[in-house]
Amino acid sequence: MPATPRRVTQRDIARLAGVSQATVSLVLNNRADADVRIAPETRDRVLRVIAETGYAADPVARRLAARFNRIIGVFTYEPAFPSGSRDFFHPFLLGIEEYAERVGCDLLLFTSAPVVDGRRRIFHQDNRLRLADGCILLGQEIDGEELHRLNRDGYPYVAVGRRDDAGGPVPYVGADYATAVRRLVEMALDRGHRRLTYLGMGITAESSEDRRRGYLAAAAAAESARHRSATAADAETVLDDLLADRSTVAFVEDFATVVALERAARRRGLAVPRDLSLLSLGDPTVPVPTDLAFTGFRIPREEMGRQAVEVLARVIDGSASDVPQRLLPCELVEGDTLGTPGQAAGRP
Amino acid sequence: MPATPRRVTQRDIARLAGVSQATVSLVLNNRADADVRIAPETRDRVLRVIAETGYAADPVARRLAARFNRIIGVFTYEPAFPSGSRDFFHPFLLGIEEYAERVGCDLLLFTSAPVVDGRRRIFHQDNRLRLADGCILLGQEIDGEELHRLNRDGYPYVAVGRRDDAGGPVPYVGADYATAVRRLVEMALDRGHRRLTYLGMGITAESSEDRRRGYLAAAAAAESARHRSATAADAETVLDDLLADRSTVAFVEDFATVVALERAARRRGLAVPRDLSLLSLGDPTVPVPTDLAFTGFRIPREEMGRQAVEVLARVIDGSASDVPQRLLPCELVEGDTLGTPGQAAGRP
DNA sequence: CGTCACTGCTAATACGTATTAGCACGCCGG
DNA sequence: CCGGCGTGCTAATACGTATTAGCAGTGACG
Repeated sequence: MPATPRRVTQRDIARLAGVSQATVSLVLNNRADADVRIAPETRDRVLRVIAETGYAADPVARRLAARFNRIIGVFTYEPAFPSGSRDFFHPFLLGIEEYAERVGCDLLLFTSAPVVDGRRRIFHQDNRLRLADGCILLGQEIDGEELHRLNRDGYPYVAVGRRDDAGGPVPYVGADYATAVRRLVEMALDRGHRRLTYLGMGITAESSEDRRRGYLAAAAAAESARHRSATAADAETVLDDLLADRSTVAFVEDFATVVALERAARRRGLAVPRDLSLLSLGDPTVPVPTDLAFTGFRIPREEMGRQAVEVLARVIDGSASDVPQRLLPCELVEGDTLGTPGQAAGRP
Repeated sequence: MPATPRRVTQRDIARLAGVSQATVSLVLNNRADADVRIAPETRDRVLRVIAETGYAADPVARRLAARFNRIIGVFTYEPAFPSGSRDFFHPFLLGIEEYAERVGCDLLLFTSAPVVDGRRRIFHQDNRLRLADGCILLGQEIDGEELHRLNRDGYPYVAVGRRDDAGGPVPYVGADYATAVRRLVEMALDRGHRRLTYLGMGITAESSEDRRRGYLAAAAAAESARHRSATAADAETVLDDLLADRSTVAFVEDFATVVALERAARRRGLAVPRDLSLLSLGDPTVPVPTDLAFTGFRIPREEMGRQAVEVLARVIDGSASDVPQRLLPCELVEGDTLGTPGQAAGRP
């Protein structure tokens, strides 16, 4: 492999066309301001040479001079393409890619970020954030200190998912979990449920907090509204607990857990929703085989991705008046797992 | 949003540490050659200032000066994150990301490339290829002219999947379809099959050509070895055709088609592999529901992605002696759809 | 005391583009 | 013939980093 032949530059074009490098740049950028004029024949000559040589501007040099790149960074706190085939990031990326394509931006995945304590770090030696004009942050839990630093540095970014303040408000495009969960609770109350249990994932992410907040706000009207954490592996003991408490409906944050619960119930001869209603608080992020349509809501992941790019573009070009924060509504899914309490009593 | 405060540069560090910008650069790059020496105390002073200010080198400027970016471009001829979870690219991207992370490179997805005639184009005005040190090309069919141009420009790239010459040999990491198909044909012949049919996808991609070549090479020993194209929608007429020809085994390129064929056979009271053997020439690229384990082979997509990055890295740093071309073996899958011909005759 | 080698640093320049101040020229009006 | 103005372009510079030639200072050695 021979040393890369030096690429064609504006200087080369200039020499061939008998003009200055500046003129080439002016022609390329179609400048026609009052104080910049190029004779049509000169312009044509330059354009002809450009076409002949197949010249293409070096985006790196362009960025250094112009301060903009048309590159949008994407930082994921976990690998962007996990091996589990159905993955958490995919719908977001889909939306991000779609909108990036629309606005003519390339996407830079920060795969070079080193992993410390099982999590990628944005900031490290030889930090490369500035390669992009701005950055989209993806991940369930985002490090507060890193957000602080981003804010301090004035680096343009948008988080996907609502974030608490971190040395100032954090720009985000999130999903309105609180409202969605509140609606589900109200639906359950409407159907006559009085003893509720919320089964969280036991993590401290804002997304979890918002769901819980929505639950607590609406569940005040219930006779009993408990709250505990649960995983799929716990299914058996959790089910014991639900029965002991005479809860008639459970709001389950994690999809795998709700599937495991239903299966555990079936094994004991209990039917969903006849004997127990199960609501899912978000669609699956890992592939869990089930043929049951769970009642719950859908997270507008794709749309979140799209809007994140849109918002970021405005942060970058400075047209965002203040810190943009958007919450998108979650669509309720009418499944088959919400019934009325005491349905079982009717037919013993 | 206030105007971005000017970022900290080496000049700032230099001023604060009372040295020159060059010294800062030398310290940063840990230069300790014979002809470059920095006193330990000076080095420490500079490093201290760097730590205090949180300075991070501008990767754009670095690239302009150093000619390398540690950015690997990824060009996909279709959107990288397709919506019908039909994700052809995913396993490749997974391998690419994994290896990129390992070698400390970021990944640039060329989403800005415009779509003309339903296909993205690498070359267009304001072509941004040079942002990356090199590029990985993904897509079943890759435009020959664009490969020509890449070769001519001396741009470092690697195609995923074997490619025919295009104004010179094309660097690639592909799958050895020819050998895999040949093995399957030999297996079928061993089991006593004598009348074979190959069902292709009717596209001109190299991957298709290689499968067909492997088939033709090994099928010479058969009594009848036909070749035609078929899609899932054709299943019924294709089945008629197979029966009329008394073919006992079909080699099916497209996974959806093989699934449709089996279903069509079942509808007619025929069993696979008792009455007809069906071999799949590659794992699914679209999710097709089936509970049958097809005999065939698996394409090492993830490994292809990994090795593509590895090879590209060597092309970029010039350590690839000649044009690298690798074919990875496909793992044979022992499924339940290859039987012996005339199995049915035994029990009418 | 001149020469030489060695140390530790800096000045200068390159990378390729974008921008801006301003030059040279021709033309017109007075 | 001079001032003024519009036209069409160029020279110079900035962007932030990497590299290299070479300078000043010091000590050793003949």
